[in-house]
Amino acid sequence: MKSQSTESRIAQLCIEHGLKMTGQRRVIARVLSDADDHPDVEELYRRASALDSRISVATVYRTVRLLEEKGILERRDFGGGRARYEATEHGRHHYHLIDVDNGKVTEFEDPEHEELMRRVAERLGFDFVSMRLELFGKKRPPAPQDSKTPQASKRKGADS
Amino acid sequence: MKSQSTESRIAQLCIEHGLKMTGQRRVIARVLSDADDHPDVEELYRRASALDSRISVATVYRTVRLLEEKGILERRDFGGGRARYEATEHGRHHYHLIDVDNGKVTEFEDPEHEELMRRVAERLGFDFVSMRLELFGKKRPPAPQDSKTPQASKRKGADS
DNA sequence: ATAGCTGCAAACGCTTTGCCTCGAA
DNA sequence: TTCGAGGCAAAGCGTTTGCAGCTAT
Repeated sequence: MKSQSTESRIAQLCIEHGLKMTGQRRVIARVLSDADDHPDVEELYRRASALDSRISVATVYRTVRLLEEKGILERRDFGGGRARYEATEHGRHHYHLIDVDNGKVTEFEDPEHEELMRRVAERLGFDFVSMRLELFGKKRPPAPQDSKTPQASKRKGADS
Repeated sequence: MKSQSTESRIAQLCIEHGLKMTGQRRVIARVLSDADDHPDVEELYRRASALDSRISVATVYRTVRLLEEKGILERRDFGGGRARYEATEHGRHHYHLIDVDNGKVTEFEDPEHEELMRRVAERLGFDFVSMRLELFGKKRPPAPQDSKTPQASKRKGADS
């Protein structure tokens, strides 16, 4: 039975993975748990510093790296040179559509996709290991009137 | 009528784009024209230097950047920190499957794919601009029998 | 007590750039 | 002649790391 502690979701995972919970780590874990976008290290550092000023970028770098190795975090590369991070969502594979005008990220699912790629790899004589897919687009101005129901499954969109 | 000069294919394009054809540029253009893989700058520099030692890396960097802006070259990112380049093939869109064991790249086409992604973007309220897709796989040992018969339909595979 | 963390600053790997010379057009 | 191009070395940028001092456990 999991004790309903005061730890953030990711802090919990850190504990389960036997990581030492220092003050800095706890703060970074909280920031990550609260994030519903895809922050880069600089942004994580900014948010963490706001909660506790005694944190250095080096620690943020070391932490995201460690959490990625533990499978708690996933590193993304949307171009632009900086790595972006998001909490691992087991099972729920999703992809990203980046707005070329403002960098905002919209997630989307496409269950058939991986299966399709798996078959392509197969055909070429390879065992599928993983894939990377990013869509880049420009937001289309909403159609004239108000016709469509706003059902665009945009879960996360607060990226810079 | 295009004069059948001694210039390499890419050198031709440079001329058509009004670029000054210096010795260095001509050499780099030739290296790029002859390449049937996806070399990074270091590799291009190595190959170019072998043909003409008075070339600096800075020039290679400046040249690939310029050619990319002109649409003559396309930059790829297969992970690993370094940009890879290949000549633009108008019309023939293709994707890449990277062998996680040795980095070798196999190209493949998938005409339906872009259309599929175009529809996804559409559905999310975006106009499709571009996409990035990379497959990572491990070479599957050929069926039983014979130990190793290298017959995979790999057009380009000399990547490191 | 001690393995694991952290801060700081230096180092790193890839890429860009300032400056001044050179050469294609 | 002139403006683009090249060489060299320094700088830039995101990220990693060595070292020495802390701190959860």
